[in-house]
Amino acid sequence: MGVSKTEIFTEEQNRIALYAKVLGNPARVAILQYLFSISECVCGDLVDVIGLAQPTISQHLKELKNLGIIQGNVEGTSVCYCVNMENWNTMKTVMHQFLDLDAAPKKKCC
Amino acid sequence: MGVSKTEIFTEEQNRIALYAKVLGNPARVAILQYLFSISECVCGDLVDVIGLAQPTISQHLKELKNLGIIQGNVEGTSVCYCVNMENWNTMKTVMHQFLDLDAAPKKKCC
DNA sequence: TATATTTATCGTAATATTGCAATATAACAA
DNA sequence: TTGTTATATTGCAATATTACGATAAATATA
Repeated sequence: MGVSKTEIFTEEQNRIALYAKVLGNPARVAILQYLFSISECVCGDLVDVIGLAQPTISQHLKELKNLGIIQGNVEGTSVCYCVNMENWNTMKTVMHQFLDLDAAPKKKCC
Repeated sequence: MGVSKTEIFTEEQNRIALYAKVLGNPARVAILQYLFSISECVCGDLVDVIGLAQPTISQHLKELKNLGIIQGNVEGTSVCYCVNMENWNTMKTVMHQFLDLDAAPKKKCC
């Protein structure tokens, strides 16, 4: 199949999975880290920085944009990207909540 | 292609992406949440709880086991699963560090 | 031993993802 | 307008993922 049965899971479970999925690619991780590392927005040099072909970068940017965690502003012939901190923080909250789950009382068999 | 060019990224970037990828499926999220929610280990009822076929659950458990964040102990005819808290915490640290990235000084264009 | 129960593995179909070449589009510059 | 630059889109090949039926393997019980 290749497609997850989202309808049998809660909205929260699907949301966590969706966030995680988008972060589940090293190119997108690298893009995000780079966006965080610079004080200006990225206009153009992402292709040089990451080392993948331009269409590939463009595709990854699109996915990050679709999720809302980055945004792009047209600046002349180029587009400047940066992290959308509001949506990033929303994601952070959701993921933290999940990762911070703690084991119930005590386990017997492990 | 369908395969990520891991060789052009840092080990950290690949690690983050790998963790996120495994969390990027609602069934695996549901399995983990369930493992956290009960005080005993799961022996057998995961198939009923999640609502996917037994081979599918088994496959997801395998991926979680491969990543090291759960472990299974044979208990008679059944296998009992629980979260490996040590490895879970390692993952948590890595993911937190990434998610807690903060924007450098100030952005101009966003 | 024979049977039942539980989980893992194999094989396969449907779909998704990754990456890139070619091309299109958009905005500026001359 | 024409050319240049930067980014997006399209189309495709290779591979990965998801799900499940069939079956195997392992262990308990009669």
